[in-house]
Amino acid sequence: MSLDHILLGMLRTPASGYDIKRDFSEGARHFWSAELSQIYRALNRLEERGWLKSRLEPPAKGPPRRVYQRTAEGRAELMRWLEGGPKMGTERFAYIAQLCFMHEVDDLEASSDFILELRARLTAFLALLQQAESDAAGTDGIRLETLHAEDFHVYLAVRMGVRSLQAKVDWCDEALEQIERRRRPRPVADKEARGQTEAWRSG
Amino acid sequence: MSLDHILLGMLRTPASGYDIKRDFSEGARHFWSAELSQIYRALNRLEERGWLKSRLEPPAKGPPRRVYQRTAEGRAELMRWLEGGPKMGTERFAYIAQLCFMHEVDDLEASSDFILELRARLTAFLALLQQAESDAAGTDGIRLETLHAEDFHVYLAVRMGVRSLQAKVDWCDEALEQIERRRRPRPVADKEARGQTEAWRSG
DNA sequence: GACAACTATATGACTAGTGCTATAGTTGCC
DNA sequence: GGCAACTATAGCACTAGTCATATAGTTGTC
Repeated sequence: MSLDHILLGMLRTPASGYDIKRDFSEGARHFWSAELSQIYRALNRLEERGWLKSRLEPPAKGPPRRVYQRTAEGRAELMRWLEGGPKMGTERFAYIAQLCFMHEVDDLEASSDFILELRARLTAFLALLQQAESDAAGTDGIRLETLHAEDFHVYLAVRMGVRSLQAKVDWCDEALEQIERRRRPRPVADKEARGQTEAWRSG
Repeated sequence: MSLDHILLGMLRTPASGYDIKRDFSEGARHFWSAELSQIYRALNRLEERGWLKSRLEPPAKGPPRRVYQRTAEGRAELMRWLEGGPKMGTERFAYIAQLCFMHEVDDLEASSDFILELRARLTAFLALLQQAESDAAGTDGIRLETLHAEDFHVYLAVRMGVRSLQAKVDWCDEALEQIERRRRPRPVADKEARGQTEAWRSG
């Protein structure tokens, strides 16, 4: 299961379930997410299997925390996962399905409103990711060669998100333009226009 | 649920569960998929709710087919779904997570092999989608204005897939290049190189 | 006529993930 | 002191989706 292996990847250094949820809500948001209820169950399961170990941390502030960290066997399992090649499960995009059925509304304004709304949400997310991108690479002229291996790979991952989202925003602009072209009262056809021009010149 | 509404969208014209599965394996593959077991159960559920009606079709060839078609209430429900704005559930990309943890392999060749494999699979899928794109728009100079509303919206959806996939392939190339740059023995630093050049000129 | 491949529907067991709720300690504010 | 907001863990019911399997008619082929 992917979540299990992602937890193994994250728990090279100790963290609590709550910490992990925070990661999914922030840094890892563009490629994965999970609810607390799912995270805690996964942590228990992985500890039972011997892939994680945990200890209660003395709560300097707040309620007691159980922090988890992966074991040698956990690391070995992570390596097996990484060696298995890219895991490309079926991706589901409900909004593309919605777009396909928009023709039934029989009013192109519905489609363009839909795409405008989509664009707004994509753009908002893109802004967050671009911030993460500059955080990862340094704002002033990228010096990727100087990054540590871990930061470099995180940069690559964020960069993938940025490019993919940017492509979708660009698509929105293209689609809006094409919809406008369909909506506009058709400009005079080529042949007629040429004919008129000739008439005016000769008149 | 998205699958339910996608079925309502598809079943403007009658189709069997088997037909729908074929759609998910072909045309709709880039934004949704479902197994037969899930499809048949959804069809039963939707008929119970009154959003679909079905009839047994005389089997001209092969075993008896039950074909489904949406009712007026089904169409109304579809419209409600479309009016609710873009449904953007959490997207999960396990391979991006894998990439983040690749730094632990401590050998950049693992990362570049991983990305090469990813690129190959993305490219294969992109080729299929590009075929669908030309099928939808006509191979010879696109005349989107002349398409029927339905074909136009399908074209837009396919086009989104193409652009998004193309962006990911481009990212692969960029990432491979950046990995190469880290792997290469560092070229002489800027300042030294300039110094050498000046020395050569003045010599 | 045996057998494989395809079309077609359906069920049961399972995995993955969400939403809601309960519990409880801590911090800060009015 | 009360109350809201935050940190932290956990269980329950539910939805969504997969995998394996059963059943059965049709087509083509050796």
